[in-house]
This record gives sequence, structure tokens and C-alpha cells, in this order.
Amino acid sequence: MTDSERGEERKGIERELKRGSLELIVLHLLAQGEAYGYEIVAKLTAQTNGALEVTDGTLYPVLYRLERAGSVTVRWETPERGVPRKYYRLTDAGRKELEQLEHEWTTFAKAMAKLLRQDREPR
Amino acid sequence: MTDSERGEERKGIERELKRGSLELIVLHLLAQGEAYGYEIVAKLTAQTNGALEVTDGTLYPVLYRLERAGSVTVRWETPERGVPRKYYRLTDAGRKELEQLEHEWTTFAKAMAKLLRQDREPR
DNA sequence: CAACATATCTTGCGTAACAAGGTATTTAGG
DNA sequence: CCTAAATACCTTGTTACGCAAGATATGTTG
Repeated sequence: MTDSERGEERKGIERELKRGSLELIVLHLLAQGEAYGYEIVAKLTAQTNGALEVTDGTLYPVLYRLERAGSVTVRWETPERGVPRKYYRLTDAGRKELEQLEHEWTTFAKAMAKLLRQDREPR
Repeated sequence: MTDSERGEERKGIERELKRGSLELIVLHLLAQGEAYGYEIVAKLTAQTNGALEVTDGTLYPVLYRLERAGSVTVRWETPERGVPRKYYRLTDAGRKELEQLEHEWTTFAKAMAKLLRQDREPR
């Protein structure tokens, strides 16, 4: 039995849709305040009621990219109890990048919405 | 002058955003009626005022995927004047697929919109 | 000290959009 | 007739990213 026979061929579609949006998502969450990796994963799940989830294996590369790009700064902190955490904080450049990405996302979403509003052939 | 100095570092972002949306886009355009490859490219440009463009090198693989998936049927036609064209037409399965993709896209876009509406840290 | 929880990081895979280049057919111009 | 341009379709290689899976390290608890 193939995937498509099981009706599971759609499994990967959300994955594709997330492409290009993850940086924006992470920057947006960090704009709410400093956070560490696991916390970002949890926040994302919470603030979208599970509609937009990410595993840590996906998140860390994103954070690394943001750091390299100068959008975030990093700080280790060892809490009174528990494992050391790596806190990420938005830079001014990161804030600008966030605005830019937000704008581009909105533009794209609007174009899609407009296109999908076009009438189909009546049957 | 580097790309980022020209503010062109975002060139690739739209490409990523399109990921996963192209099948939906093509199915939607075909729902307006039968069309051939070049025609679909032109329609997309026209109906989005250039906001969403695609080259034929991108389109043909999409059409091939749709054909393999049974979402479209194909028919060659040689017009009175000009080169033979390959016309694509939506199947019933393609219509279902279109609805499904439309739903998934909308769900995703709504989740994004909701997330981006969350307040930032006041400064 | 064993088992579990927390947290970070790495590797390999699959896929999709695209640029670039290629082919075939038709039409137009000299 | 020959060449050039236009139309249309197709293929190849590159690149980037999301993710599953697993590795590592530290801390907690019974």
C-alpha cells in the first residue's frame, strides 16, 4: 500500500508551507522577550494551539542562522536548579529583519488570498 | 556593493514562501478552465499583477506531478497556426485535491496571522 | 547509582523552486 | 530556400530548508 493509497500524501504539505516562515516566526516570538530554545518550541505550540509546531532539531539551525546574521545575541545562563540554558535576544537589526519579513509574508499571503478569490469556471 | 547592501538579501525568501503553494496555485488556475503550460504562466502573472510569478522550468515539473497524481488529464492539440500545445484539464480527483489544499493553506495562513497578531514586549 | 527529565546539537534525507540550457515546430524576412 | 525569431515543451544541476533520528551533557529523584 502506497502513501497515496492511504491518503497520507498530504503529510508533507505543512512542512513545505512552513518554509521561509520559520525565521519570521522565531523572530516574532523573540520580540515578545528573551527566550531559550525549548521555551520557543513551547511558546509556538501554545500560541497557535498546536497549529504550528516545530521540533528542536528544526529550531536550532534556525537560531544559528539568526545568530550568524546578527539578528539575535546569545547568552548562557545556569538557573538555580536545572540544566544550563542558552538565551536568545533580538538585536536592533533583528527587529528590522522581523519587520521586513512580516511585510513580505503579508504581501505574499495577500497575493494568494486575492488569487484564490478569483472565480472558477461554473459547471 | 553586496546584495545585502542593496537590500536584496531577501531575493530568496519569496521562493521559499512559494513552496507547497504552487500545486494549489496551478490547480486553482486550471479550475477556471483547461489551459496549456505557457498559458498558465501568463495567467498567474496576470491574475496577481506580477506578485506571484513562475518560470516554465518551474511549472512543468509541477504539471507532471499533478498528472502522475491523477489530478489532471493531458491532451495535445495542434492549432490552425502555431506550435502544438499540451492542454491540461482538472479531473474530479484534482478538484478534491484543490479543495483540500485550499483548506490547508487557509488553515496555515490563519495560524500565521493569529500568531503575528500577538503583542510584542512593550519598550 | 540508576532512571528520568531537561536542554542543546548534529547528521542525513527528501523535496521543491529555479536558472540555464536544450529541442522541435512554425512563421517571417530577405 | 535559408536564416532568424517566436512559440512551446522538457531536462539537468544547484541550493536551501524542514525534519526525523540520534548523540551528548547536565541535573534531579528515588
